[in-house]
Amino acid sequence: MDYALLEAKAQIRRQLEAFGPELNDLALEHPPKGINADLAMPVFPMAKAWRKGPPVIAKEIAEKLDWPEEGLIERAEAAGGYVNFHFKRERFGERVVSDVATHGLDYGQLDRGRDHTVVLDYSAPNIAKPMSVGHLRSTIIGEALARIFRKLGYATVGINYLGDWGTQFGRLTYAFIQWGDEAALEADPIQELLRVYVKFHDLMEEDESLEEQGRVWFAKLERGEEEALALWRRFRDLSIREFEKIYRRLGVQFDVWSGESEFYSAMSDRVIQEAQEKGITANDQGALIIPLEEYGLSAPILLRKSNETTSYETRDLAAALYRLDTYHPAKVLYAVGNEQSFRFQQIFKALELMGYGGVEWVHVNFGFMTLPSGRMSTRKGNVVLLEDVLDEAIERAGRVIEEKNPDLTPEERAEVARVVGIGAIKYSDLSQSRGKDVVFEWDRMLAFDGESAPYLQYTYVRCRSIHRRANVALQPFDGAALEAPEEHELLKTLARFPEIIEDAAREYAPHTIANYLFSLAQEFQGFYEKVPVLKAGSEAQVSNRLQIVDSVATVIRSGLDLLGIEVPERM
RNA sequence: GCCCCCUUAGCUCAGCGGAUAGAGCAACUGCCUUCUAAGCAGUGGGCCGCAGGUUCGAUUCCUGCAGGGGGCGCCA
Repeated sequence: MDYALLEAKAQIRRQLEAFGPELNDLALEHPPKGINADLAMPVFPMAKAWRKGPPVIAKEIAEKLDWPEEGLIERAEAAGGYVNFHFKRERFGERVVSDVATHGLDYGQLDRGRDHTVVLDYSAPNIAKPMSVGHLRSTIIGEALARIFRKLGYATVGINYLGDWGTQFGRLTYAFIQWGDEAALEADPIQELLRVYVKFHDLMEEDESLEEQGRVWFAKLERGEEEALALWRRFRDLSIREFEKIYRRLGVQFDVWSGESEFYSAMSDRVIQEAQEKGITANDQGALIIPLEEYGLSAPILLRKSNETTSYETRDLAAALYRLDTYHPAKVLYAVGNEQSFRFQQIFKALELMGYGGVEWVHVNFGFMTLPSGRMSTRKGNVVLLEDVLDEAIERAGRVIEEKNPDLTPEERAEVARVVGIGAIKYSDLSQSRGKDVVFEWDRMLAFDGESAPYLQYTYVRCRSIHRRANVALQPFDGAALEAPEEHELLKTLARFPEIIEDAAREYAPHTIANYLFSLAQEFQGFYEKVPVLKAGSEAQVSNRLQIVDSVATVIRSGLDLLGIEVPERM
């Protein structure tokens, strides 16, 4: 699979071989706007070895290079310390259009990951609690990364690792037995579970014995006592049913639903046993730990608490080993917030000490989401529910559609509102780099203008609209009929899509794709204003431009698909 | 005290070793009898937190400092 740009770069590299391997490390860059060139190579690093000034070196290289007639490169020239390359526009354009046309929505697919598996751990909500907007980031970033890695030929395993075990569920079980209401649990399970959990916490502030009750009931769970376990099982099942509704609306899918509860017994015993065999454990105040001070980590991993129950770290280690055994992954990614970075340092170090350092363990971290009023807390009630955000987005989108395009049928409108509303939410999160904290604001998350999903979707819709109105038979793409500079620029941008996907995967950064699509869309909108398609000067131009328009539509659609965002045909 | 993330235009953010630092929003000015104005064109707006260092070259890499956020064993 050699796409136009990869091929062009390979051709340049081949010519550079005339200078021996010395030039291999020089980068081939995309020159900034305003520079008249298609690719550029800075030669400054050669100055010392060659004992010449960069402009002289650039000139020597440019002059010695020789471009085969059948290649994609027209010529090279020196410009200061750069060698600038120019494509044979006709042939390059033909290649790009044919790349996109032959691969369709699979354009950009590469086989970088053949025979490799990536395990992705994302979303991971806690059962018995409503999902808030806070869960959006992990869910959406994880889903996007899974799609990106799949596009590069990796097998992926998306795991929803539920927070379904721990002392808190001892508390919840006890609380429900004390104050729970069956009918309410049936009607709105998460609401009812939250109610008794909040009550437990409120009372716990005055009554310290409750904390002990929580521990006692968790111990019952870990010992497998039926009364506790049956209740817990119901809580879990009911929660999953609620979560599934939201995932369906978000278009998020998992290959595996798992959870901490699967890893507290036999699997945990194995972790403890292996760690002991490796001689990396110690006893401390009745608990079994893995000391990590000598690796610069200020706290140890707690393998077994003094009351004999397991800790979440043990369960995480057990889950990690299970994933190795089951999927044999090259990488295991955890899409989890910054606030847990210390914990992942501990876990990855422990895995290394246990002899499992051969796998790439990656904490795909992201910033904290807060409300303008401060931290979210489900228990304290200052929280924005994910469900409400989805509803609001769709409703707002519906209002805009009614205003902008009243011709749509009610059914169309509802569907477009869904696609646009959900898209806007996802894009607002996926378009910025992961690391930064975000403050949730309705108007920002649900923006429909400027850099937003609706802008990209609208660009797609415009492409499709032209396509629908064209009732001419396409002729083979005719490079000789390329005329407007915008055409060439657009073709170059389209040609970058495959490498953008690789960048996104390498950095675990979906926003790379979002930003690329936005700049492609912007370029297209400029083209749309300036360059007539259906009313172009010649039949060859109409045909060419239609094919460029179709290519833009394909790349936008397939790029948005990588982000888990759908496109409407009209809006 | 130690560790992690962040600091670029009024606001929200791209750019993360290369050629004059870019968008979106907000403000102002234009553009719908040509392919959907959720659009386009234009104007104004920047000690790229501060100080050192590495480099031919630093917004980008390293060190220190300041500010914001998060975390630091029986919660996850």
